[in-house]
Amino acid sequence: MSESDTLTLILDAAQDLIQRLGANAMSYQHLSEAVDIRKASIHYHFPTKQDLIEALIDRYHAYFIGLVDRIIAEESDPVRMLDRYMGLFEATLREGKHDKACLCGMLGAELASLGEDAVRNLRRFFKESQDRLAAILKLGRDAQVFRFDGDPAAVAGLIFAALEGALLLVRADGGVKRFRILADELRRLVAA
Amino acid sequence: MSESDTLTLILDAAQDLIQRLGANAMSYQHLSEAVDIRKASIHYHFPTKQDLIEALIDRYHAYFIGLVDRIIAEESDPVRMLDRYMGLFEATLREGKHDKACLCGMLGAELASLGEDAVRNLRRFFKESQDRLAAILKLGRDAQVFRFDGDPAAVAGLIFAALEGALLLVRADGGVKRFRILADELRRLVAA
DNA sequence: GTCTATAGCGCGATAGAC
DNA sequence: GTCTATCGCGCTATAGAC
Repeated sequence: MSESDTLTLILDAAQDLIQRLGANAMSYQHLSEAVDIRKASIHYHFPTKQDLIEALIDRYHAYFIGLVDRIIAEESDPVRMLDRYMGLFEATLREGKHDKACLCGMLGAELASLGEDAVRNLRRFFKESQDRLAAILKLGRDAQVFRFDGDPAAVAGLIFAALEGALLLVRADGGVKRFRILADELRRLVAA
Repeated sequence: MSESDTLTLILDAAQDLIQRLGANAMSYQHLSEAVDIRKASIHYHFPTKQDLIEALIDRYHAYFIGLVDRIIAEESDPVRMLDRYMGLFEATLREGKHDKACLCGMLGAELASLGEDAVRNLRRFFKESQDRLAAILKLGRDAQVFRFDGDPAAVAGLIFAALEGALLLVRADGGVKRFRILADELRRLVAA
């Protein structure tokens, strides 16, 4: 944890910039200032910007899905699972000095600027994140701690879109306080 | 309607580009090709890019809120109002050849790149859109065609975030078909 | 109101020394 | 693995002719 090799520092700086500003507003120049290294040196680690973005998506995917899987493994109560799942989004928003959106939510908005490999991996992130959420919802309904009609995947799609949308929108107004109100509504949505 | 003066053509082209690619990927060069005019001529109408973006937000705000107000005025059934409100988002997604996000949702993602005037007007758009939605929800609950607990504004915030998030996400996977599934879940969420 | 021409900068990327 | 130096391009924006 907290590796400080150059490659990791570049990834960290790039992720921070994209989550705040978007991929199209993130440049090698910004990175070189954040990491205190020359622009050309960044190209040694990531020949093209697409390479960098793809590496970022892969790392974020592994990190996020890993956290979700740990939540599912650690908790027995689906209500707690959902709380902690939503907590991951709130933690993203709060981490660092400025409000941050989800890396993949931001890249999803800028989808048309990405290469096809990046888009494919982005889709994978969205699918697996929603599949995990659907599994949690199904567990909870089977255990009768959640109540909702229809397909767990459809409800998961709604909750996921609301969480991603909220991260992008509350940065304009209301911040984390507003996010929490929204999360409360989501809890109510599936409450038994 | 359908004015074809240069200024309107520029606004139309800029809005299309931003809804598909984002503001940071939209350039005067792209606009000049879309409108078939020289780059410099665009600066006559909109001296800076910030001016153009502010004008776009103002126009979109007036257009969208105008449509919502018409829906509220024309319909007597809140269920129909909500259907048509969500229909505005679906229409945005479908209009033109490629899937489009909400102009303001996209700009919300790129918030940090915008000037403070643009941010203020963006906030106004979000607030008024959600206030109208909250009013529809309250009407429906009073008329007992909707059922939900708590503050209509909180539920409106959830629905609005889900709709904006959905527009951004379904472009990666599922498109309008997936949007409709999500809209169905939202209907169910408040159904009496 | 639109044009040509251009300034001035930041961008992604590469070559080659160390 | 990091550096200096540089290329070539696209960007926003301006000056001035028509």
